[in-house]
Amino acid sequence: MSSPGLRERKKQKTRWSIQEHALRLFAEQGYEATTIDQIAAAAEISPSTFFRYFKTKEDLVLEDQYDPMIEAMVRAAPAELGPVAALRYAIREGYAMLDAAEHERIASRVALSMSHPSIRARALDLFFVNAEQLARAMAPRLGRPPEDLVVSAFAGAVVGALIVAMQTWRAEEQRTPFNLVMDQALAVLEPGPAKLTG
Amino acid sequence: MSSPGLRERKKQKTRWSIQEHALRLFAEQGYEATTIDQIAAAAEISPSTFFRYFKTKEDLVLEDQYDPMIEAMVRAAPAELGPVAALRYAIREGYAMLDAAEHERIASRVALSMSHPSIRARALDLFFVNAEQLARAMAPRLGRPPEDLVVSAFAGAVVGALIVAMQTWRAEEQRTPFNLVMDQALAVLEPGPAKLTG
Amino acid sequence: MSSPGLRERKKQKTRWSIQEHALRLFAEQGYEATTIDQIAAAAEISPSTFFRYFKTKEDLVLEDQYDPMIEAMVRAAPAELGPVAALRYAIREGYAMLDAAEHERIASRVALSMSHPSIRARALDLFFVNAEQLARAMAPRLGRPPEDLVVSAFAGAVVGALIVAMQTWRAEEQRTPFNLVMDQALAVLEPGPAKLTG
Amino acid sequence: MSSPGLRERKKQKTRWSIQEHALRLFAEQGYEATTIDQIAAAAEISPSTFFRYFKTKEDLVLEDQYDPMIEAMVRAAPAELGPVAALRYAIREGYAMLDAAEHERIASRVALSMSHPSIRARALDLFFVNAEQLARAMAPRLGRPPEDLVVSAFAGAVVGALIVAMQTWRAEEQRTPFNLVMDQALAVLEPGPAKLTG
DNA sequence: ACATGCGGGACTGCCCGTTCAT
DNA sequence: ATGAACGGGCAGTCCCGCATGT
Repeated sequence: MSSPGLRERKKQKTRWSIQEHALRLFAEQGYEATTIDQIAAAAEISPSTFFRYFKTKEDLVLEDQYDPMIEAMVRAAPAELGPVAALRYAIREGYAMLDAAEHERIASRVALSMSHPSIRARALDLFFVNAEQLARAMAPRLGRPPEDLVVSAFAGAVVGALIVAMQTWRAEEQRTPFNLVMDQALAVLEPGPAKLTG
Repeated sequence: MSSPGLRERKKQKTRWSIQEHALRLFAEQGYEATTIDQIAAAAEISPSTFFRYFKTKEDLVLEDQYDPMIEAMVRAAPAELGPVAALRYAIREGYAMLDAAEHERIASRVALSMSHPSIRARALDLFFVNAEQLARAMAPRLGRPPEDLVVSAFAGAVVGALIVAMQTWRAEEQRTPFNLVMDQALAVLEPGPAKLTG
Repeated sequence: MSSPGLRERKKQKTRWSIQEHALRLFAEQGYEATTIDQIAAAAEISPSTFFRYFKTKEDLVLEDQYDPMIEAMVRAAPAELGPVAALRYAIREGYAMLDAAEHERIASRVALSMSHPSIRARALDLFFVNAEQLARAMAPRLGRPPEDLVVSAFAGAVVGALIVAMQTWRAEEQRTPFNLVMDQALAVLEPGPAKLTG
Repeated sequence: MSSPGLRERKKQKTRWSIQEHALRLFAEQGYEATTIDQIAAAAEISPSTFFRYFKTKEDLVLEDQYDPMIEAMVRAAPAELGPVAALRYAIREGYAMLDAAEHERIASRVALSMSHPSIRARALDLFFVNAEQLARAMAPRLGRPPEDLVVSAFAGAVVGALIVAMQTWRAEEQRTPFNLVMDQALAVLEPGPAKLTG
């Protein structure tokens, strides 16, 4: 039950430092224009060390620690809520728990990840990997196993709607608050999946 | 209105040749293991000429001529059908118009595009670009403008469901016919979007 | 006086384990495609520990404990035999002392070490290092000091003939027994070196 | 039969320039200590362009244009000469055709290629690739097909003797002229291969 | 106009020296 | 004090855009 150990903490610090410098440089010069060598120089590590911490340049943007949190909150949502309502609840509550600085951070992360084709592509891929977890979290509320196509396809639909919401939000230059757009997009799916007999 | 001209036809032939050789090599050695130099050598062009025909290696797999067709058929579907039903109709009819060889070709293309992370990522990105067209095609049946979040988010949801369907189909090693899985996934969204007052 | 000690034995075991896993992985995925990290993972050691046991990846294949044995047997061969005959005798006798499993092991080792350019190169280098020992072992039968160019060049010639034999054997997909090919190649040099007056 | 074209000539010049700078840097700082980046900088090309001209760093040292020459001269040697005598003749004549500067160049090339383990290893490998051509050139004088083990093993023996000669020559710090040592080593093999009945 | 060559940047893998933990 | 982890450096490969020559 000891603390993570000195080594582990130092690693986390380095990781964090790389990411901070990278995001700053991306903001300053653009994503493409920033090379890994520059990031490494800024973070005072060797370029090859960079790849110990992030497998690709894109990963700098795509690390997301919130997904498991959301999943947990969906499960913890009031039992009488349907799958979509539960997810909306989870996002609302989760978002409220973070401070303004963190909201800012998320917003810029999302904006960046939607802006550049190569990052966007990987981001979408990641979302659909997470769709599986979402399916597992929603399955009980649909009374079906998570592998059932009704559940997984519906989870995919939810993810699809959210992606469009993020793209819309970005295209509108983030006029509306991020969480609101997400919520509205989810509202569209409130009718839930068809009650199939399969 | 004259025929496309000799030069244009030669270009199409080269393009086709590149793609054929590439897909064969992908099948033989895997996607990653196949280099553009190998493809170029097989197609008897110089490596740099490759990029005149395909901007990236991934595009070799992702060319899809069917999307505009689907869109047209959604518009042409019987007026009494809802948005999802119209799309299912379009896919069913479109699929029936193609011969078995072409079905085969599509299936292997889809399987390949889902199999490798880097292609998959770009494929997903493409799907969401197409989501916009789908939104336009479905908008009339929802009685709302295509930019309305209800329409675009729902189109995104449809695309999301289809993506999961394709992944499932691939994960199951294509036991079920491709079109059937797609149809089942769409059935899940038959309830349509919520009638929001926004 | 005492047995090698527990620590030493454990080291040998680890060494052996690494090599076994490595050769298996080489056979499964090819030499190039196998990374040291994979080998380390399979042998359940850390990648850096690998280098405590083998200085380079190539050494995994090139460890050969038989060379000193051969040298000793050349010296021990009947005095009336010429240098080449003595070596053939040594190889014949040495080979006969090993069981079939060991023959198998040697054969696959040799095949692997000839197959890949980078290993082959190092293997050849090693052979010529051993040529010096061979020269020392053959010198008495030539009535000249081992540093004499007649002796050393002839030893080099012997090694060269053996190398070609190994490559031929491998190219023929090991149809003929390994030791036979070696013996035939040596037979070619039975006339021995010219009796120079230098 | 037009002239090689500007492009081609420029390529040759670049290739030559890279090699010159590299050999100079090797002489100044040693082989290991010289990085490809330094060579590229000296030759005023980008590091990646380096690899268009030389696949590996070792190739900088190992390019040898003389081997085909030797082979031709072996074939052209007087018919009454045996295989070894013909080769000695070819080397003697070939060497005489080059000027002192070129002798110097060859000598330093050989010295360098024997000095460093990784280059030496690759050099030896190259020699045995060339052994096949030597076998073809010597075959007529042995009255046997080039694939015959007698021929190929003897060619290997010749190569082996030459390798030892080069190493000896280098170890003695090049006291004796290069071509003389080679000739002496070959003299050792004048008896030729055994007349086997196989 | 069109192919080719070159630059450059991402990324991988090998290997070594040093630092840290047990 | 032994052994693992870590950082760094370098060779090498591949993709791809831009300049250059044919």
